[in-house]
Amino acid sequence: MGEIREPLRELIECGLPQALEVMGERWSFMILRASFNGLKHFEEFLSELGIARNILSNRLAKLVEHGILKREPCEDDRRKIEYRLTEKGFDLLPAMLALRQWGQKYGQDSVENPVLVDEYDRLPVGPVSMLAHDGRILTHHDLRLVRREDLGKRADGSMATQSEGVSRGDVVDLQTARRAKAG
Amino acid sequence: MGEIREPLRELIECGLPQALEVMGERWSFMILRASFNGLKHFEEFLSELGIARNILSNRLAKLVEHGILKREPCEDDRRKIEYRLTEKGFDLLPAMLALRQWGQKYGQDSVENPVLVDEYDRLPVGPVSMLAHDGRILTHHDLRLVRREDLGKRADGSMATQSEGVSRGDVVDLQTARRAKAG
DNA sequence: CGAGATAAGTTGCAATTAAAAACTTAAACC
DNA sequence: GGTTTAAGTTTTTAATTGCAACTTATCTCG
Repeated sequence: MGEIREPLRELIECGLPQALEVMGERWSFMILRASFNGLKHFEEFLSELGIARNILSNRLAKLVEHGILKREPCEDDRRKIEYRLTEKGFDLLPAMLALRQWGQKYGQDSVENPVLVDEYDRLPVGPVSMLAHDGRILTHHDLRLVRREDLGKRADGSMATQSEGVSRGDVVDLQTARRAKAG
Repeated sequence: MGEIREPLRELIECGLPQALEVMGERWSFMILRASFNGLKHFEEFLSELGIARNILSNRLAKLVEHGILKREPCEDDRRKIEYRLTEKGFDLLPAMLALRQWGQKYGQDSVENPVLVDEYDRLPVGPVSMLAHDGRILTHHDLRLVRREDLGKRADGSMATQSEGVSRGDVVDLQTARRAKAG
């Protein structure tokens, strides 16, 4: 990872500061998890999380403002408000799960129950992974930063392309095949 | 995701609070990114991140304490200290990258340069993904919480096993095959 | 209908945490 | 030997968090 580095000053260049603007605040991820667990109402979050009232109010407002949760009054009881995850909110799941798996890996081991599974076969999900364009799982050893104009240029001078070799399409096929087989 | 939910009170059950203990603090992820970008010294972090001296000092100490960075005096200049990522630190990369890709997806679009690529073919990495035990990419629609004793029990009563169907091993084979082909 | 409970907030005030700036210590450089 | 650099600490000030009490609208029950 030596030679090239990102312009760390120009925050605009990187999605991380943008993400942290909302999710970097205390409680944001905990609220997200609660939301994913099906909690919908203010008083539910309050009692389940043990967060302060005003902070919860503030955080929910901010999450709604950023389009992670949507806030809508309940039809059957107009005192109640429903906070529900949006697609944008669900898109934070890989980040949350990765963080969580990391905490699980290095924290004191406790048998998790309930377990997060793939609905299809109800077997535990694997680790959240970094993938190459063709679906290979990458480790940090495989990563590198290159200038945009050097994309695809290999050390040996040969040129890689998206279409070459195993493509993401194959992975999708794999999925379809898998479903067909057991379905 | 309706019926079953995690015991949100018992924080011990979930890796998330554990992870957030360190990474939930402001600047932690930014320092991690800087570290991943090859920054090693106090004054480098200081000038690149625009963080306050005392906070940086405190955060670095905490990251070291949690085994995410290791702190070692420089041989050639004994004023200098090197802060470098440990394996545990590198293991946070999926979480950081997921967060970052999310920020990128929903923030104002800017062409990132340099680009994070797979060293092997120098093509941009794909999105960080949640995977099933067999390597299928999962969306939030595929996820479900089940009681530990119900693992593998499908709705139709049939029983899924780890060995059945496409296994993670196949994915590894895919990777090896891929390398062999173009190498 | 009216009293009391419930839901989702707000407000004010104390405690904790972050930020900015100046100070410290030790090693390097010239 | 004086100056600069690196990595901190300390002190002071500003912002954030958390707690407890208060508010407003709605619902439930007799």
